[in-house]
Amino acid sequence: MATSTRRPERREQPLSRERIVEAAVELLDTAGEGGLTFRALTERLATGPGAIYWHVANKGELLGAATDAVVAAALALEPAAPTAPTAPTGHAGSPQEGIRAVALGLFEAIDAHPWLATQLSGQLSRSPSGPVAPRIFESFGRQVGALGVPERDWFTATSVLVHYVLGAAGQNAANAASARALGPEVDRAEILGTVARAWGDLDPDDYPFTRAVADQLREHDDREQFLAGVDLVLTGITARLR
Amino acid sequence: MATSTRRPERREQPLSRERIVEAAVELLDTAGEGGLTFRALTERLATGPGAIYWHVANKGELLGAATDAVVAAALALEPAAPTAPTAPTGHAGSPQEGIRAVALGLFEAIDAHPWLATQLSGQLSRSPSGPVAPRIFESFGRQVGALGVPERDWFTATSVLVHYVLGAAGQNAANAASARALGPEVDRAEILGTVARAWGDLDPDDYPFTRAVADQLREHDDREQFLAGVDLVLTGITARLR
DNA sequence: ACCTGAACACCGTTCAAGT
DNA sequence: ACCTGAACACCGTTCAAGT
Repeated sequence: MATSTRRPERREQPLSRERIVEAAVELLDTAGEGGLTFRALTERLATGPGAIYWHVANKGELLGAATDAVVAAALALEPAAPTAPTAPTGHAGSPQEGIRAVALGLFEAIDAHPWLATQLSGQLSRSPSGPVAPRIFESFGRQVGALGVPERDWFTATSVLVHYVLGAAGQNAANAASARALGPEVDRAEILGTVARAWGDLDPDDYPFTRAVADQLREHDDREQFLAGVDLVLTGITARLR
Repeated sequence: MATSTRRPERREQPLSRERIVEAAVELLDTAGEGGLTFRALTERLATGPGAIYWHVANKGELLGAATDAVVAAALALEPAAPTAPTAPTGHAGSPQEGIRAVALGLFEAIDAHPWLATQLSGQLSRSPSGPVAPRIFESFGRQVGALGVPERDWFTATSVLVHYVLGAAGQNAANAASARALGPEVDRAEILGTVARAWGDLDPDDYPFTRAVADQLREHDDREQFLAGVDLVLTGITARLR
C-alpha cells in the first residue's frame, strides 16, 4: 500500500553520511515520522543495515543529523543580522521585522517538514550545546538585544519567543500531519468545517466560549494567526521589558 | 536493568478499561514514552494481549485515553470560572489570575507527566472535537473574555496562550526527561552548569548573544520563567486587543 | 576502510480457541 | 461476554564474514 514508486537510487556514488541523511530527510518528508526505518533506508540506498551503521551510530543520531541539516538550511536564509556593525542601513530592517523573519523561517521549515517540531524540542533539551539550540537562540536573541531590552532580561525574552514559535509551529505541523493522514481527498476547509460544527454543537452550559469561537476557528488563516501571535509577544516584550 | 520491582497486581478485580488506562499512566510516568508496551502492560495486569485488545482498540486509543484522564484531573482542580454568575466574590479572582492558574495547572501536569506534552499536541490536532481540546480552550477562553478582549479577537488571543503554554511546558518536560535519562546522580544544577559553560565557550564572532546569556541560563528558575512568559503574553493581549 | 546479510530481541496486533 | 496465548509481520541493532 505505502510502496512508493521510488528510483532505487542510481548507486555508484559511494555511501556517505550526507547521502544517508539526505535519504532520511526525504523519507521523513514523504512518509512521516513512522516512515523512517532502516528497512526503507537500505532499500532506498540499495545497501544493507550494516553499511548504514558504519556511517551513523544509531537512529537517534540519524534523526539529529536530519534535524541539523534542515534547520541550518532554514536559518541560513535569514540575514541573521550583520556580524560587524558595518553598513548603516538606516531603519531598513527593524528588530521587529528581524524577529518576524526568523519566526517565519522556522514556521515554514516546520510546515515543510512536520517531523521537525518533535525533533527540535527533543534536540533543544537533549543537546542544548549542539548546533541547533545556539543557532535558534542567537537568531532571535540578537534582535531582542537590538529591541532595547536590557541585558538582564535577554534570556527571558528570547526564551518566550522560542517557546511560542515552537509551540505554535509545532501545533500547526501536527494539524497538517493529521489532515494528511485522512487522505489527499479531504482538504483543510472540510476539516475546519467539521471541527467548527462539532464545537458549535457543544453543551452551551459547559462550553459557552468554545461554541462562540467556532466560526473564528473555521475562518482563520494559520500563517496570519501565527504572525499575530508573534506580534502579541513582541508587544508584551517591549511593553514590560524596557 | 529496567526490570522494576512491581507488584504483579493483586488481580481479582476484573480487567476494565479504567484499570488498563490507570496502568498505562503509571507505566508512562515511571518508564517514559518508550515504557508503555503491551508486553509490560500484560505483565503488570497479569493477563494476555488479547484481553487488553478487548477493552481498547489499539495503542493510539490507549494513549489518548491516558491523556484524557490526566488532563481532566489537572483542569478539574482549577475553579474554571463559575458556571452561573453567582457569588460576587468581588475582585477576588481577576481574569489574569485565572489565566495564570490554568497555565500553571497545565505546566504542572506536564511536569509530572512529561509524556503528556507530545500526546497533547497530537490530541489537539487529531481529535480537536474530543474532550481535551475544548476543555483547554474553554479554560483559557472564558478568562480571555473576562479580560475585555473584543469577541472577534477571542480565538486569536486564546490560541496564542495555548500555544505558548504548551510550547514552554513541553520544552520544560523534554528538559526534565533528558535530565532523567542521564541517571539519578546528575542534578539540574550540574546540567545547567555544563550547558552554560558550553555556551560561554562558543565563538564570540558567531554567537555573541548566546555567550552573553549563558549565566542567565544557569541561574534561571523554570517555573518563574514560565510565569514571566505568561505575563508577557497577557500584557501583549491587553495592550493590543482592547 | 567499507560493505553484506543473516540473526537476535523486541514490538503492535490478530485470532482460533477456551470459559 | 470476556479472556488466553501462540503466531505474524515488522522494528532497531549486532556481528561474523567478505572485499
